[in-house]
Amino acid sequence: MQERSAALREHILDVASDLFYQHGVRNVGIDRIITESGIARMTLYNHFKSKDLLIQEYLLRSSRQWVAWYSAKIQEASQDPGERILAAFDVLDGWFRSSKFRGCSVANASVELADECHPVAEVKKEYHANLRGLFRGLVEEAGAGDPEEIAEELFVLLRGAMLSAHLDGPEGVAARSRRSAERLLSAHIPN
Amino acid sequence: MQERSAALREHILDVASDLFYQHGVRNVGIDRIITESGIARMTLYNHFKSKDLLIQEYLLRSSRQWVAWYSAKIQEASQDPGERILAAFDVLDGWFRSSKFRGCSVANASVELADECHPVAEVKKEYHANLRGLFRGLVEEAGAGDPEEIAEELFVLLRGAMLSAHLDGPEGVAARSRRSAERLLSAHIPN
DNA sequence: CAAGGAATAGACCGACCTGTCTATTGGCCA
DNA sequence: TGGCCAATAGACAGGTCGGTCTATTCCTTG
Repeated sequence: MQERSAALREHILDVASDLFYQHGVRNVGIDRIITESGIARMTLYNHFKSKDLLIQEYLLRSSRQWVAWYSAKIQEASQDPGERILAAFDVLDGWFRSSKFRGCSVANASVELADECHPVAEVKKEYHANLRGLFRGLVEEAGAGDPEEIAEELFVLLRGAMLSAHLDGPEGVAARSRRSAERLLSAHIPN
Repeated sequence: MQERSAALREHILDVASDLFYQHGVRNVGIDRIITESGIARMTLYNHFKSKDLLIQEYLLRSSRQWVAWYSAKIQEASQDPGERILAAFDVLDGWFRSSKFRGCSVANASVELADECHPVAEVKKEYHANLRGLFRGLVEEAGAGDPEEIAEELFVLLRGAMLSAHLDGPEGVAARSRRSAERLLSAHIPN
C-alpha cells in the first residue's frame, strides 16, 4: 500500500507549509519540521531531496491553492462584473483578519531568499501570471477601457493591501483598498 | 583624537548598510561585514554591541535618509500642491531603475525578521509614521476631501509600487502608479 | 510464515553563525 | 621618550544548520 507513503508525504508538506508561512522559510529548520510532524529525519529526505525543493513545493502548492480560493471567492461574491472587481477586495478582509494571515507567501519567500533565485523564481513567475490573468479576466468582463492597464493597477493595489495588512495589521485595509479600486474604476469608466 | 574612531564607526555602518540592503539582513554575516569593511572583528563589536543593534541602526538611518530624500525630491519637483502628489510617484522611477534598488529596507527586514520583533518594530513604527505624515501633508496642502483617507490610500499605492518594482522589475511601475494616483485624486476631487 | 520495502531513532559530519578572548601593534599626547 | 587607548589578527567557544549514514523495527503482501 503506497497510499500511506503518499499521505505521509502530504502530512510533511502540510506541517512544513504551516511553519514556513507562519515564521518564514529561513526561520524554520529541518529539525523543527521533523519534530512537529512527528516523522523521522530520513523520511523527510526520502520524500524531498532538499530543503530548497521542499520550499519550492510549499510555494507552488500554497500559491496555487490561494489563487484557486481567491478566484472562487470572487466568483461567488457577485454576478455583476463591475461588482465582482470590487468584491475582489472585500473578500480580502476575512483573510487579513484571520490569525494565520502573514502576508503573501510568495512575496515573503522572494524577499527572504534574495540571492538564491533558484527555487522561488519559477513559482513567483507562475503565481504572478495567474493572478494577473485573474484580474485581466475580471476587468475584461466588466468591459472597462484598457483591461491590461486597469488590471495592472488593481494588481499593484492588491499587493499594497496585502503588505499593509501584514505589516500594520488588518484594520480597515481591505475596506480602504475596495474604495481605492472603486475610484480607480470610476475614473476608468467615466459614465 | 576621537574623530578617527567616529569615522571608522560610520565606515562600518556604511558597509553593513550596503550589504544588508543588497542581500538582506539574514543573508549577510558579521564575517562578511568585517572582510568588506577591512576592519578587525573586535572593532565592530566595540562600536556595536550586537548584530541586532547594528541592524537596528542600519534601518533607522537608512529609513530616515530615505524619507528625507523622498521628501526633498517631492518638494523640488513641483510647486503646485496637486502636481506634487503626482510627482511623489514620478520621483520613484529613477530610484526603481537604479541598480542598487531592492525594495523597501524596512519592509524587507520586517519580513526577514518575522519572529523577533525586537529591533525592527520600533523603526518600522517611526518610519511608517513619518511616511504617513508626509503624505498627509501633501494631501492637506492640496486641499482634497478627506486627507486621512486619501493619504492612506496613496500610502498603500506606494507600498504596492515599491514591492512590484522589487519583485517584477522597474519597467512602467512608477508611471503606472502615478496614473493610479491621478485617478484616485480625480475621484476625490470631482470638480 | 517469510521477505522486502518503508519508517524509525539517533549518531554523525562539515559548514556556518554570533560573540568572546588574547596578544600584539600602532598612533597620539603629555 | 613613555604611557595610554584603540585597532589589529586570529584563535576559540557554543550553537545551529542542512544533509548523510546505519542499524533497527514495523507493516504489507506474496
